[in-house]
Amino acid sequence: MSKKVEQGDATRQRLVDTAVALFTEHGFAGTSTTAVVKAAGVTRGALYHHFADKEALFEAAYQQVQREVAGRCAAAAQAAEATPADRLRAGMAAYLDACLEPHVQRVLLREGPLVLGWERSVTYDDPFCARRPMRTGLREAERLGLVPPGRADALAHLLFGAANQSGAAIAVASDQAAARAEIGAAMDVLITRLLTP
Amino acid sequence: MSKKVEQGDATRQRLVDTAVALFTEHGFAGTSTTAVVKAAGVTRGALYHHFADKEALFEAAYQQVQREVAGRCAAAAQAAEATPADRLRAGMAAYLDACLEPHVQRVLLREGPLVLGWERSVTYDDPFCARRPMRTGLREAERLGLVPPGRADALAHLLFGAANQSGAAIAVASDQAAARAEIGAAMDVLITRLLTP
DNA sequence: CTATACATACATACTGCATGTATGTATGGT
DNA sequence: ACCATACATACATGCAGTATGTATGTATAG
Repeated sequence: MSKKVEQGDATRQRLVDTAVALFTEHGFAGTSTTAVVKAAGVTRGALYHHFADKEALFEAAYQQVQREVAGRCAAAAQAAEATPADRLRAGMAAYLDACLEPHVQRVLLREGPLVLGWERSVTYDDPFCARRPMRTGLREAERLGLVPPGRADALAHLLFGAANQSGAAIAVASDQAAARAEIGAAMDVLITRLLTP
Repeated sequence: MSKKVEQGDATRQRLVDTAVALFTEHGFAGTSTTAVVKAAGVTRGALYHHFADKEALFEAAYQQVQREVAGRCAAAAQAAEATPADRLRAGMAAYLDACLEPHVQRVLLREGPLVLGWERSVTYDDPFCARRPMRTGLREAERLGLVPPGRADALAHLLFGAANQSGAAIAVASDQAAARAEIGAAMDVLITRLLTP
């Protein structure tokens, strides 16, 4: 790794980190590229050297947040008890906790689907898709006969949607901790009843 | 009603209708005010006479779509059988059907929360809030002991989130009718199990 | 009943800002 | 020495919002 690409990578990373922060605070439309480069201590030339356009910069920020969340969810699910319902609840809890953080709320949940296209919020193709563990858990439950056959993937969509709405509800609550507890309890009820035929 | 305000109302309505169409096709950011007034056959002066800014125009378009959807959901729920589960399923079915329509997908589900603020997607304060029937149904179920006490409102959030994700999933599917059927069946499973203690 | 005073509904022109692009420059690698 | 990479600078374009102008309808006083 030469000194030059090292510097380039560092600049790129600084831009991405700055972008996450500014997009979190002011959103995509409310953040000018000038503001980003000023905060990052470079010029617009540097930005447009590393990224094709403003959207590409956002995508890099989005993926960084997504990787972070997906990792935490997968780890939580893997560390949980042996039953699918347990793993599902654990992964979901990790996801809800992530939804408490402003940068996850804004970049991943709010702006992401709109800026990058709605398709991103319903496909599982992304290598670091944050909700893959949910589908995995439901497919497992399907094999064990806990849910009607052939419904696992559609149910995963529903559970994931419920999780996202939870994030929004928690985010706007005056007492976020209380909201987190209430939504979490409701989510546990939902999962438990869903996986108990 | 004088001739003048009549004319004004007509112009305003033309702008709103045109806005719904253009926002549906190109989104909020992708639709310039110039494009709207050109399509509506007026000038930018007319637009800024009737609306404070571009966002106010969007809000008018948003509310028009919301009124339409909420009316259909409430009607479907009211026309359904007597049990809460039946009413919930009926209202949800009407909502999913509405989610098949492009203008509902784009204006209400996609752009709305971002342009008008995320809070709009989690509060029930809107007079024509499309998901009020869901909360009503769950509260009824709670009174009948079908769900654990004190969980109705949180569960309503979850169900509504599931519904929205359903809309997205249906929208991007290659075969929307098949997706609608699959998601609808999964939703029925979810509601049935949730309301069966 | 008509003339005047005013409000409403629109059109036009202008300003400032943001994006993207094109071009210039400096520096590390070979 | 030469070249590619990594940036900086200057510029063109387009859009949102505002300020100002104009015409037409409406109310009211004499």
